[in-house]
Amino acid sequence: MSDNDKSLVSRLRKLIGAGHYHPGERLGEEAVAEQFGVSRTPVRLAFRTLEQEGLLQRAGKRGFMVREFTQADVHCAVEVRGVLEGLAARRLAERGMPQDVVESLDFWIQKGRQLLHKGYLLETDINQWSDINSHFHGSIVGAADSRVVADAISRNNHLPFAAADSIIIDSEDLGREFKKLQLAQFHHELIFQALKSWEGARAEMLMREHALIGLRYPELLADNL
Amino acid sequence: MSDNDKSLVSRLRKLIGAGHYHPGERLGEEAVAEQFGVSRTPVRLAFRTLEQEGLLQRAGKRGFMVREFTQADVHCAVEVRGVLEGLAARRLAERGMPQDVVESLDFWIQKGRQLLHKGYLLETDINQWSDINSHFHGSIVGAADSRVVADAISRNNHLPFAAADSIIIDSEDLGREFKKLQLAQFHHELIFQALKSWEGARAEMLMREHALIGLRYPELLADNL
DNA sequence: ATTTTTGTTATTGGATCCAAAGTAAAGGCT
DNA sequence: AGCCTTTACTTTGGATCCAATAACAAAAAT
Repeated sequence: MSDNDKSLVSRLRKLIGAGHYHPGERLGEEAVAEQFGVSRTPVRLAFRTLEQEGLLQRAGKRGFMVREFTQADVHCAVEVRGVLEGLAARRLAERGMPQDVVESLDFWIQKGRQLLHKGYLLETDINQWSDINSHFHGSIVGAADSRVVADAISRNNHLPFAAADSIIIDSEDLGREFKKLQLAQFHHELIFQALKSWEGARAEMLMREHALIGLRYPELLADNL
Repeated sequence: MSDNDKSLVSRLRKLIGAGHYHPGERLGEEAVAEQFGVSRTPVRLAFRTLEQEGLLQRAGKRGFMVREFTQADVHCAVEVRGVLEGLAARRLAERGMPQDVVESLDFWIQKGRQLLHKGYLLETDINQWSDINSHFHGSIVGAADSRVVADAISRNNHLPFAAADSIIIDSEDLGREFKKLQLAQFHHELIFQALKSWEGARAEMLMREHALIGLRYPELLADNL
């Protein structure tokens, strides 16, 4: 139960994301198979999946290597998420929100308010926020009613640091993190408002801006807010 | 050489896209293996890839089934391409086009002009346009200088009818098709103009609108242009 | 007659084996 | 000594085999 019940792909995903393998490092099937105590077959299958997800890339004719991710790549992945979730939000606004979606979004916004109400942040709050956040985003994407869009987003989320709930947590400066989450919460409420009012373009733009919160805001938040 | 040199994935992709397998139909590894005259191993590998591409989906615990594509799915795939290529165009405009990209785009625009100059369309022109079109789009995406964005686009292009060069060709009405390509050519020139002038937002919007050309325009073009 | 249980079959997942292709290394030739 | 060739080894791709499991069918019991 310790680790073997998780699928090979997700285990490898985690290791690659955590930088356990050096970028550019060549991954041999045999080596990985031995490392995980399985045969080559499941490893070969997993490699194909990871390749499609963009975490591995072919190293000539000689198997796969770990894909290297620059800061620019992370930035792009976040921006891709922005335009895709923006598309989802616009679709939802234009077609109107079903009542249950309204209630669901409202619920997670209330949750967010409660979490931030006390005016500061504890380390234990991080996971809760992550949960709230991914439910909020998930509700919107799910309600956009398009598997194609949802799939595109979820594929993009496999890239390290691209997922909406992978907010960089700087435990050293919980004060700044609090400001960041406060702003994110505010974004959520604005987006909710736009969605309710059928304001497709506004919802889309807010969503796109919201995605950047983990990237460009740190410096600004330090002093301005 | 006839068919065996192409990879299994692309052959299956083509068959699925062509509707050779019924949507929802369960694909057995054994059956496909026999059909292509190979063993189960390469089929299993291919299925994982096709699953990531969104052409297959898991059928419970029992292998894979052919993903069903509704008209709405096609629409969404085109719209996803729109926002992604729009992002690419904006990036390119904001960072400025290198000289060789300017020349390349200019070249393919000239090619397009030449093709449409004679004022009507022949069946043999379709492939040429497809070539010109994919070079134009490819140049922009390539010049956007982001593997993450490029990968997201190319993954989306694996979906049937989502790729930029998969314009629906209605050989019955080459007159209307001519109008469509004429408009597409005009779009290309506008986009080029916007890119040259560093107009990021405009380039993005034009690109998004351009993507829809295969979807919503047929009816309008019949009478208005 | 319907439902549950049990046995059979079909199908996937994992391991191993063999062949093909590529890489590295060693040796020979100029 | 340097370069080319040949050889040995590493590594992937494909085929086959075995085990685990899920679907299917048949039979028995309520």
